[in-house]
Amino acid sequence: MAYWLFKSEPDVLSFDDLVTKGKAGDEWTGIRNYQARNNMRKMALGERGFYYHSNIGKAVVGTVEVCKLIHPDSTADIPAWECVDIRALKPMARVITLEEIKTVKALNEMVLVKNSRLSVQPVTEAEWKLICELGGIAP
DNA sequence: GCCAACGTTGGC
DNA sequence: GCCAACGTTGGC
Repeated sequence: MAYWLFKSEPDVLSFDDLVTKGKAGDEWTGIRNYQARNNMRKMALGERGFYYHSNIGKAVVGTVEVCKLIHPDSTADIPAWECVDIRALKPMARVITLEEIKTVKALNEMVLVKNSRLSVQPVTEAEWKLICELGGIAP
């Protein structure tokens, strides 16, 4: 079971927006980067990830679950672009900011720190557990 | 608003 | 196939 991190600008699709979509979730459209797409291709149904707000907030705000496997991105102009669907699981009891992540030694190797531009990232199990713990939710 | 980092494009 | 130029992202 792999873990992921989805990065979104909250004024495009915030975690709260995703919560309002309910169980059906939403298409994670707009990815135009091969590394990010390739990560989505590896996702299995039910795999979970963090939801991160870039620019505004710069924090992990909740967890999500993959609810539809990779399929063509309906907003794409070429078939190379694909996406998965995700739905909101739990909001963090306490959001974990990038600033805080940088102060935690065990989290300094996160892709979020190393390559902040990648919009769909893998997260290790250790990172998953630690951030859940810091955020006050069950892993 | 600036700029560094990175990915993509296109000329050669 | 290399690499310079360019565009985009995202932290600050």
